[in-house]
Amino acid sequence: MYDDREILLMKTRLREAGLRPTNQRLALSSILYSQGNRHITAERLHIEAQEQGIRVSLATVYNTLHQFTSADLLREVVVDSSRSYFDTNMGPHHHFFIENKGELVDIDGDDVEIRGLPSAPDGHVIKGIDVIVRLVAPKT
Amino acid sequence: MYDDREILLMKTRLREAGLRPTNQRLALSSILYSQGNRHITAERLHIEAQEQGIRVSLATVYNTLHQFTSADLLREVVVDSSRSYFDTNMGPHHHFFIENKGELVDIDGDDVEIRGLPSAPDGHVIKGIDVIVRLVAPKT
DNA sequence: ATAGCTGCAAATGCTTTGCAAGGCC
DNA sequence: GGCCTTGCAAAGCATTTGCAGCTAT
Repeated sequence: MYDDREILLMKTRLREAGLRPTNQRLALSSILYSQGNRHITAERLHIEAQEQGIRVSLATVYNTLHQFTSADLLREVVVDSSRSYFDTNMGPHHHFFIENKGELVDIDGDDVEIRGLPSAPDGHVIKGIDVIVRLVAPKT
Repeated sequence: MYDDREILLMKTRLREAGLRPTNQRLALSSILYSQGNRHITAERLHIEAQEQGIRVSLATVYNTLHQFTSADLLREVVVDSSRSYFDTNMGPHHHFFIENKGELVDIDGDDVEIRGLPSAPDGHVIKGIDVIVRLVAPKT
């Protein structure tokens, strides 16, 4: 949970992004940003909010995730065709995706070097490079 | 369109995969494999089939795409959370994804080298490594 | 006051499924 | 003949949207 100082910080970040610091947005940011980097789906964020006694609708969770993504407070990671993951780590990095758990793990971007990529076709702008290492966890 | 020799070849490949070489499957393979490597969605494959006067239901297109994927005749590429792309190129390679066109372009895997990836967590098996270079095409 | 938010429920879009009829070996 | 396939329509699921009521400034 956020302490008072963090609430103020987040209020400022939201205002700077042109978003009103509503209770729902502050509560969701608390879940997102007060436990280190996270990879979370809309459904899971909704559940965690409920567990903390926060009343938010799933529609608002989706709205918030997209608004945060537009505001560069969050990024969307496409690894699974059936659900969207949102990542609070905005630095350059890549991912392990553990397919049988639906779990993402960060790979620090500073460690990784990609060589030999052809340049983008004429006029095209590179928006980003995603490296996804797909894993299967042991049966236990 | 397939010629007779190619039809026989595909019949064999299907049988080897434990799939009966039905008209629908042969027609869809013709669209998939007789024009070089392709990246295609279920919807587009369905449309192209109709255009060639082949009667196939969308459900059968989906079934076929998944059966071909299980049989290693096709691979699924996850780049867009709202639709699935299927890739006929089974060799090692990566992709440009042109976001404003929904279009995939192959990057030969032999040219690309990735250094510095940490090893997978204990016991985890690497199923594959995907590199996706996200592009935006010029407005023109 | 008023522009922006929220929640609800309905709608959407892609994908999957159940099942009866048809096709392949 | 018997099992595999197909097509249709219905169902499923994650996500989006419309809109009336509420809230921050």
